[in-house]
Amino acid sequence: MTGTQNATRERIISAASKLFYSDGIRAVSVDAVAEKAGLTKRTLYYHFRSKDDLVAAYLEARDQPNLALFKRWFDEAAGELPSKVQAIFDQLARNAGHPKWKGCGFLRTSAELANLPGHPAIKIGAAHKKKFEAWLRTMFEEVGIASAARLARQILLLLDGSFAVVQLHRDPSYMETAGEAASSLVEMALRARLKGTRPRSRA
Amino acid sequence: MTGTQNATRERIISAASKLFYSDGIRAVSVDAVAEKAGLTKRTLYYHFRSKDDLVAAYLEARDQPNLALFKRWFDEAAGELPSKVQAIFDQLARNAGHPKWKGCGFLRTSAELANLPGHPAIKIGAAHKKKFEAWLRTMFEEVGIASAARLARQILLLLDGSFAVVQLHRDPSYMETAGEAASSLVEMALRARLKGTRPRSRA
DNA sequence: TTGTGTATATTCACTGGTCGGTATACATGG
DNA sequence: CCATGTATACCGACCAGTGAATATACACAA
Repeated sequence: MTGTQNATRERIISAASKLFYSDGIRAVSVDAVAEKAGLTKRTLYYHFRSKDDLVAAYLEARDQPNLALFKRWFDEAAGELPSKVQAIFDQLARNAGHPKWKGCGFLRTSAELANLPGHPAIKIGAAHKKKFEAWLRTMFEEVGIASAARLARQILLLLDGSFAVVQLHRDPSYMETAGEAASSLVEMALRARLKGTRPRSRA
Repeated sequence: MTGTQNATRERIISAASKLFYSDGIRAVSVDAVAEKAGLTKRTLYYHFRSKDDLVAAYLEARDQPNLALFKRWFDEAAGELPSKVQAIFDQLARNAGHPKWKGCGFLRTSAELANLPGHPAIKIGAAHKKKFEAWLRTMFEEVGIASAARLARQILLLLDGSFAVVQLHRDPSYMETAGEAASSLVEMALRARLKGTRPRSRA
């Protein structure tokens, strides 16, 4: 076992990831990926059955690291729940300022391949967003928010909306606006919980 | 002056619109558009300088009708402001159920062409969203909401978020969730206005 | 009325180049 | 010798865009 197989595979995925994220799927040829990875197209086709497989691998490789990053931003943020949610948006706004930032790779891929509903990459993207939504829901359930599922969806909608809008306008300030909205919605849900569990008149 | 020029141009744009919206920009060849329009590619290139020009014309043709549709849904909806805003999302959810629905053409185009920041089609898409946001802001200003600009942005974020998420999951119920969130945010802004302009319990 | 010039509008056939994918051969380590 | 991995060279299909010719319609002069 030489062990080069996985290393080569990772090198190809790394090259594909940069190119696909930067330029889109159909705008990047397999030749370009192979060249960036420093090998021949034929070698690439030894490690991947097709370009579609390569695209799927590109998103698959981004799934867990992306989720981990969001969780880290949430965990390391100070303050109460609304602030911790807002922190995700604020951190994202910082990233969005970099010139190489091009929005959400999962959303952009699914938008580009919208005419291929069964494409494996789209399934991976959908699963990724579902995982994020589920994680949010558990965060809200942990503090006793009754409408945790609905609130998680609303935060997801604001997040993906800011991906799209910031990518279109190249203006990260939309991300902060989304964070404020998210914070407000979380706060409202918390107040509803307090009224429900500890019925007391507000002063 | 035969007047056929505009008619042919419109026919080309109509064919391009269907194909670009359904399948994406780079997945549709100029030959395919010409065939769908019932003429030769060379004729198409007589009316449009390049494929990029054709893409721009495709979005340009969708700009005003799209805005008018949103305004109509808003105007014709019953109830107070929150309900009228939510009506946009509800109507959109109905459309999103149709099999040919593929999200927002402006956002999908800008996502696909994200590596060409100066592309005319992207500018048209950005301007379209800005017009919608500006219209929302005036609607909120008319009723005296102080944070009209911020609220308009938040609604826009929810709307574009639901475009992206519903297109990914093929589940229009996200659109209704976004509508509820939008309605809540509008209602909060209205309450803030009432407290500010008509101090009920305070002097 | 008829002939001619001109701008508009359309077609066929083509170019240089790129695409995703492959046939085949060669290397190298176990 | 065989499985793994890499390279050269190639395929047919398709791509955006073009050259050259042609059809059509109208303006205007003879």
